[in-house]
Amino acid sequence: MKEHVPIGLGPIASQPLREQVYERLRHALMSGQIAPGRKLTSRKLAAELGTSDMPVRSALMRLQALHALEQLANGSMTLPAMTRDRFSDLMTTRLICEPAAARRAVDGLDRAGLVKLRQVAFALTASAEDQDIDAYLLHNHDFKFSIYAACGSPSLLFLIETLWLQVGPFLRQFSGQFDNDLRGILELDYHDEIVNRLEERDADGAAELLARDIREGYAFLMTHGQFE
Amino acid sequence: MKEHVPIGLGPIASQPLREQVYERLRHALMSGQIAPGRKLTSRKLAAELGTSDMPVRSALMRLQALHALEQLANGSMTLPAMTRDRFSDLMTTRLICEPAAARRAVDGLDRAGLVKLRQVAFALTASAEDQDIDAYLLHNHDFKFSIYAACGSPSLLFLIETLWLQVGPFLRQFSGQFDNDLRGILELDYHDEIVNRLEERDADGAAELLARDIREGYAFLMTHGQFE
DNA sequence: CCGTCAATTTTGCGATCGCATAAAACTAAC
DNA sequence: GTTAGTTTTATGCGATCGCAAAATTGACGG
Repeated sequence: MKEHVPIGLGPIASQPLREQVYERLRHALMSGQIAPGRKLTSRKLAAELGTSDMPVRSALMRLQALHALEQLANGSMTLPAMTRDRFSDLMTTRLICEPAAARRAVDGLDRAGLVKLRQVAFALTASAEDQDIDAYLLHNHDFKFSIYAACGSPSLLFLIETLWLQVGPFLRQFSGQFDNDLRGILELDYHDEIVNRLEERDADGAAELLARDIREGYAFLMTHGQFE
Repeated sequence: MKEHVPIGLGPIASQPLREQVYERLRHALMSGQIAPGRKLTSRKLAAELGTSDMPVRSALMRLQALHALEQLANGSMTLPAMTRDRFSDLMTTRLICEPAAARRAVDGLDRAGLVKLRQVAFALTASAEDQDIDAYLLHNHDFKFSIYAACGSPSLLFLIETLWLQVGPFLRQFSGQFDNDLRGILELDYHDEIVNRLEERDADGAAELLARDIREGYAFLMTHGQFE
């Protein structure tokens, strides 16, 4: 039995449980399935997921380390409410990091990356026209991170991810409040223009347009969104 | 026994164990007590700290979530080696975040804050003259974060903290390699000048000087530091 | 002295237990 | 019906157990 001819199958992923739980929770957060202020108790979640509470504790603590969750005085985890101040602060920090990433992405995007960006930008506009908020948010995330991933800086990418982890959970509920009116968003759709700048390797132009995209989205939510 | 007249004592802190372990580990990391590539096993650490391995696991996972530690294929945690590429990347990201924080700190620093900054800057110079690396690193951290804490942006401050958590563990060993020669550092001591700019509320000047401080420290370590 | 294979120990990971406290539900008195 | 007090349940937290996989050690042969 010494000789074993490999068939060529890759190993089955089989991530540790706490990793799966983390991904599930992260997805639930980012897609707005968790109401702000809701208490997340490890035992309840564990029962829901069919595991013991240990992997859940791990996942919750990890999200807390990234400031996506907050710990109450008694140790329970909760999704902290989004105040105007906090939202404003996060947006300001986004304006520091994300345009900088876009600026550096002009050197990291190849032809294929630009093609994919165009496709996502198209899907993005289509989602807005279809009033499909979920698809819009998904494509928006995909669009931006396709750029950021090309900036060649793992550390900067990580920082941006933590910022999105804090803002993401609220976008969905914000959107749900102004009656699915995504038409206003179409007027400030810079995505195609951003791809143009990236293609021309106009770093400053791309960064400036991305900053405008963030700023106007921010202003839009500050006026139309309902905070608590 | 209905009436209980409070004596006015605050509650005893008594943080949860995993918090204490986290702080101990974080301090050990930031003060360079952990060699890069060293495997950190929860059971060994637990035995060292006199706890079970559960709080240690929590602390390790938390540090990993912040990219201060890395997980090997088998799940063990390790302090990842610092390569030139990674160091360069982290410094570039620092140059994005920290000058921006300094720029915003001019509005957040009051008279007392400036006085404290002057004192720390003085202690910083003195540490360099005394060739006291540990004191130098400590005061350097204190100096910078006194500024950043005044920037009024919790999210930006958090991002900078995660960056330092990744760079910090290596500064000590870098410093130990060029035979305690801190005199070279004295020639690029902008700290007093930075306080001047902050006092004059010259945001751009403060940001530029801080950027120079980071850049030159970076260049210094890239030439004199020994990477692996 | 070095490489190989087996035996042993270590280690990550998840489950379960126990304790103390916090939250909730219930009861009783007015 | 409301509130104060009591009981019950839920929950965070740490310890311990068990298992499987990995790492280490040790013996043995070249």
